[in-house]
Amino acid sequence: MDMPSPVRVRLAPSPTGPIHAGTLHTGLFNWLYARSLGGTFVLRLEDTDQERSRPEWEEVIYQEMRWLGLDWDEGPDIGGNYGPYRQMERLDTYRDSARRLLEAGHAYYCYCTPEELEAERQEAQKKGVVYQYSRKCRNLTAEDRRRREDEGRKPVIRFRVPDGEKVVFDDLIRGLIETPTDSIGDFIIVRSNGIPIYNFAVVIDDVTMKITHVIRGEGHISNTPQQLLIYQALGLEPPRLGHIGHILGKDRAKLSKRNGDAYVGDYRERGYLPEALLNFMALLGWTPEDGQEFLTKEEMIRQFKLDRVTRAPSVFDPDKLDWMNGNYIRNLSLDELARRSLPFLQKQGLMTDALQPADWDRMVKIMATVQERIRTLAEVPGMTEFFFRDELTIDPDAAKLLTEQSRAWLGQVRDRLAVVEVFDAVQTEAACRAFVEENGLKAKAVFQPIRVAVTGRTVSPPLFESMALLGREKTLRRLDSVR
RNA sequence: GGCGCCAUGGUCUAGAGGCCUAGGACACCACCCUUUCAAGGUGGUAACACGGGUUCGAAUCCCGUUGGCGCUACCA
Repeated sequence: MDMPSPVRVRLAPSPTGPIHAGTLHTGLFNWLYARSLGGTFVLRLEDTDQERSRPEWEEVIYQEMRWLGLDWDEGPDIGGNYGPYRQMERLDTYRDSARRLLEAGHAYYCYCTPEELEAERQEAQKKGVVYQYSRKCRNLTAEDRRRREDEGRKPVIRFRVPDGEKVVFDDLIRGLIETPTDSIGDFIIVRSNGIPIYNFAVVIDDVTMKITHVIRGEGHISNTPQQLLIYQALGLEPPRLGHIGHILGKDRAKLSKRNGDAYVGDYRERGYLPEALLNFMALLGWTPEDGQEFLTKEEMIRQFKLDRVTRAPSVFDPDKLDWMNGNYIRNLSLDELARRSLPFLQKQGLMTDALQPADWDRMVKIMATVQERIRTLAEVPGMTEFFFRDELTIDPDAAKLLTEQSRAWLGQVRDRLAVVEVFDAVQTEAACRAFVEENGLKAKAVFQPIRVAVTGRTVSPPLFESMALLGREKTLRRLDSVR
């Protein structure tokens, strides 16, 4: 038996909305890292933004994570030895650490109001100077403080940033990164309402949860010096830090609703398979040693190495996701494809919950006609609609093919189909081809009108398979109805 | 503006000084297959941002420039 790995990583989303593609990306990398090393994957909720955090988003986060198959070992819902796992339930812990910083002189109370701070900023702006907090409250006497308290002011707690130093850390995937402390102002660690600010809470959480490796988006690189300063002031050993590249939209800006789709739930609703989405996401900023493009989760885990993670941000290419999803769909068994398509058909009212075994059999056969033509499950209803509806609405453009001439042909084809012995793809095709040949026509000239009459469209699954599945009665009725 | 990160075709990337006439994949184009659309097959267009170094030799190392992005909040 191997010793359990001491590696502990975490994903710390904010329950302020549906889970974002970027969150999925860092979550996946953390998960892969933990799973590849037999470590622990912790889920923590950063809900200190009381304005935007909503409890209902929590459940959405769990659902999406489960849909993707990213399981966690500790979290708000399942507990663990280092809880609680919601920041708002950890206020006491932050308070203790804040007190220690205050007592050691690494932090101080600041009574400046948001308005006063805004005025400072305006002033700096006007002078064209770089703004940094004025440090006005850095050396307040007990008397000063009491006077402000009497005015009813509620203080924030600020970190006292040392002058003329350098904060250095060795990024797991970028190497040495150093920042002069002079470029950092005295930042707030606890709000006037007593709730900590992200940069402070994250340090306390990572330490108390014994997180060993922090893998997060590159946006956090510039937060790191502040966090390191806090570790230092508290005399704590920081975890190893690694920053992965962001995922960008087509316009090279951060992925959002404007430039592509942002939420995991959107992908599910648009018919992407979780395994395809995961595979695609894994290849954004990482390549396995052997360069393989299609990987199961197990293969990703086996091959995942932090030193093969790239530094540059990457643009999310929806076309490639579509291609990959199409590949995954083609590799599904027909039964599985039917099972996964069902919700999409139900949503369009094409199928009901109450499925008879016979319906299922037919459903599976229908799947066979579309499997290699779709890239997402959301395309299933549109492509198979004609199988399910009694009344067929013919696409206006397609209807143009129903000329007087082609209608005449359809009538004759209809009569031939009426007497076919077995109404299967082979015999219906033979009957139609016989008609074409005997009359010296082009197959396409006759088949397309038939397709329009039977499916309502110029583009459809294979014609004769479709007719066979539709059955003689319905097929003939459709041919009749366009005459 | 300050600080920081990044930089190979349109996109994801391989490449860790000579194996590079820069490889693969998506997309795109052409052809083949074909009753439509796909799928599949074959072929093709297309990149080391720029400028200096270092070196016998640089996509790979160093510096600068340019560009993109991030932080600079009582958001995370």
